[in-house]
Amino acid sequence: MPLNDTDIDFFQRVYEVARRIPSGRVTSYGAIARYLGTGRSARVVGYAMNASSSVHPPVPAHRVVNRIGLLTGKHHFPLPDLMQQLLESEGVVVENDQIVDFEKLFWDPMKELGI
DNA sequence: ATCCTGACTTGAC
DNA sequence: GGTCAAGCCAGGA
Repeated sequence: MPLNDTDIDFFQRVYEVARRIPSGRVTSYGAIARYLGTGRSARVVGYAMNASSSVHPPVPAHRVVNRIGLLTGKHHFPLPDLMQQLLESEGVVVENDQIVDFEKLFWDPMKELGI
């Protein structure tokens, strides 16, 4: 079901989408931004993730990477390697901060949740 | 209000 | 194929 509510702010909508990412799958900041209709706010999605550690319920921020599957946000986790560990615990293979078979594991909100 | 920063993306070159 | 610069927008100083 689409998230068309305008009574919740942008950050909350980002978190809602991020929580729908299935275990073992990943998506990108830009994909979330486009799904929310603000295709040019990719950076803000990352900014929202930065604040996601203090929101409730929790957000699986480790399943969100940049468009080429690079773990650019790993240094913002409590431990630098936590992001990779979480992904690998879900079956995602990571090599040199790069997700292997990123295109296969990519979860597109537009496709999966509908436009 | 203005300037700066940044877990990004895209379009030139 | 790569690398670089510009655009983007929410928050903080």
